[in-house]
Amino acid sequence: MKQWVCVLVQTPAHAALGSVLSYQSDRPLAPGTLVRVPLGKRETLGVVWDADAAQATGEVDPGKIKSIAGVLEGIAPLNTAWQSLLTFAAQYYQRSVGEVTLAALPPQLRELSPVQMQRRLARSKPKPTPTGPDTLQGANAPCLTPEQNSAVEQIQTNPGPFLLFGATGSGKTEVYLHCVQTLLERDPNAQALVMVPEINLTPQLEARFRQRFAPTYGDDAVVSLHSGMTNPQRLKSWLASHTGATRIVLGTRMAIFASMPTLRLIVVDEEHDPSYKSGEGARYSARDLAVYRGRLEGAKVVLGSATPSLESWHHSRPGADGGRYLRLHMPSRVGQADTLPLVRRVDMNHQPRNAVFSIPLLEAIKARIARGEQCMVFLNRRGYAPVLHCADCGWKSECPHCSAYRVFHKIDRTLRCHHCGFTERVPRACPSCGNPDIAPLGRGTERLEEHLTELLADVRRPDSVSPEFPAGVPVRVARIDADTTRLRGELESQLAAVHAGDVDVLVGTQMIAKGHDFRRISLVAAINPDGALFSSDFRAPERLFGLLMQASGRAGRDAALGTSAEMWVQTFQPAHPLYAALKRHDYPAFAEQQLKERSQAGLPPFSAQALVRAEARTQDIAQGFLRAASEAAKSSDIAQITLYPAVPMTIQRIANIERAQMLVESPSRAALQRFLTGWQTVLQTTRQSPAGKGLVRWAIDVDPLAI
DNA sequence: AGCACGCCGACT
DNA sequence: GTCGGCGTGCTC
Repeated sequence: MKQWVCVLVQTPAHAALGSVLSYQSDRPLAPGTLVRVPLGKRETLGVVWDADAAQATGEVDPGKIKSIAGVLEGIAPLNTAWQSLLTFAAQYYQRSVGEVTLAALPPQLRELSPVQMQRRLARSKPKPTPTGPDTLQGANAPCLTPEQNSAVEQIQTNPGPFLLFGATGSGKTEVYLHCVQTLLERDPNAQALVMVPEINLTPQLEARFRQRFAPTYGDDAVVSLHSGMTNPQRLKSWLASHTGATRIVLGTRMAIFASMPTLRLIVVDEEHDPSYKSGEGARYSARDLAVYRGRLEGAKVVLGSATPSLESWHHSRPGADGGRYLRLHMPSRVGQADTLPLVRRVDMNHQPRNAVFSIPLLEAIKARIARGEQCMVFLNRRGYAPVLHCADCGWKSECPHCSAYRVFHKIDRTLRCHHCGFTERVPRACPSCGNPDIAPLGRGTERLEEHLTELLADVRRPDSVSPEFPAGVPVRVARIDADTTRLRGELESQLAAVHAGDVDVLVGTQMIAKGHDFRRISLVAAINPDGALFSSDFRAPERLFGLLMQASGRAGRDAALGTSAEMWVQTFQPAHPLYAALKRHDYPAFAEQQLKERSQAGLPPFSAQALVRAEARTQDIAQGFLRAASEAAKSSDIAQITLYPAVPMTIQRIANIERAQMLVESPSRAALQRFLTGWQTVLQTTRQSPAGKGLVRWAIDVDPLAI
């Protein structure tokens, strides 16, 4: 008996072909079943989908309907909660279900032939049975502080979602570990998902979870899932999670789509981190999807941060408008000095003009080194100098393919475009007028490292640091940024050098502000953070505050040094309220002030936004497409919708592609959703019309992080 | 997106 | 005479 089934396949969002196709099957197949289907001249992976949920795609010629090539035997169908999650994600982020669903599966599932798949499944099948919770040793799990205890209790007794608002060093991870542990003990099948923003942070998290849970639940109880893994590794983790063999999945944003049949707890650590928002394909927010998925599956959701996103903070404000999340506050640091670092603002107006390091900061750094302590210096700009400049004719190192300057990297004497990658050797003389005297303008981490090494040239290390590096050795300045950690493992080895005391001053970008525990660092300095105060991006202050708080948390994690830990901020705006709040470590005050401004300006979280981006050969084409789509939209229902004019993007041209964008705003998330859904077809028709001629691509970004 | 077919330049 | 450039068009 032949019957029709709906199958999702991977087709691009704007192709004429829908992503839900009809096939024949000689037996009924449950939605969620993985199948291989013929598509054109090739065979591809598909997922059987519920016909009603898949919003039938017009009539197809019945003669054209082919038969399913095969079912991926041995892999259980994805469950209905997973299907609902993907249906929602596709709908909310304005992409086809097929695209989102197939992208959520491990790539190797698409590539492997059924035979290879059988082999793989057979290999990963026999698993030592978990020894069970009775053998769990409490010794492994440290006692909780009263604050941690209270947080854990609240999480266990309330439905959530929770916003765990805990200072850096307050022991949020221990709370996560405890919640997971209790869950695994109470429910022999339950699974937990723990997400972190960056791949760099997964190894240390995995080590900690493995140490805690492997003795009781076996080595397979914990798996990781992130894009840094090889395809076979990813498939292995995915299968372990899908079959329920693993109890804990750790991962980056992509892990939100892991198939976890018995998911009961989702943790989103550093929930404010922008890495949770995907920048391509379906531009989903893993944090927001976590909240949705939690509700869908009846799993508890814990969002943790020392500086929550203003969205989450708002949702955790008790009262009529907020109150969607339960806020759990952990203000104290544990296992170390309970005091947070002293924040010192240096008024750069009173320093020598063009000084990079103010005199008091330099003295403070020298004093720390003399005491055998380490310092950390931040500058959010890599390379030697952001631009080269000819004083004679005014030439600057512009990228020929982008509307941006190429950055001078002294280490290999190159000019590099950080947007398109175009790299050239530094010219000997000005390419425009021949003047041999071209000079770097501004400074990046490379130059900072060089400058600091000079400034500290006559400082010697004390002999108390480590036996291998006796007294009298010159000060070691090291740099960690995207350039020094390009290769696999380099970040780890450089961090290890810092831990070993092999480094006195660490210079770097925000990369070193995140998560890493440096026990002997007692001074952290932000060299020039003012930029964000005057940025046109309304989220810039929020990000700056978070970054500086996080950075200050790197200082004084060792109890012995904690009492004297300092965070230095060099600024021309010492009285700025952001720095004043930072000095008091007062995130709540900062957040309230920001939310008040956002409320008055009608910005998120008090409105919902979406961005349509267009890329074309010329700016006119890109903007023309957006304007045409905007005009066409105005004939439909645009109550509660504000369509802003199309404008060039901040970096207008990248790799010779002109970019433009258009903001859509509404006080109502639902109204915005309705509008966008209806607008999809309009955009697609506009693409086919003369206004879409020459357009390279377009995309909708729902809840964009940068405008 | 793949992967075809399809019609015009430099090679064995 | 073929190999191969990427322009248009289709895939249940």
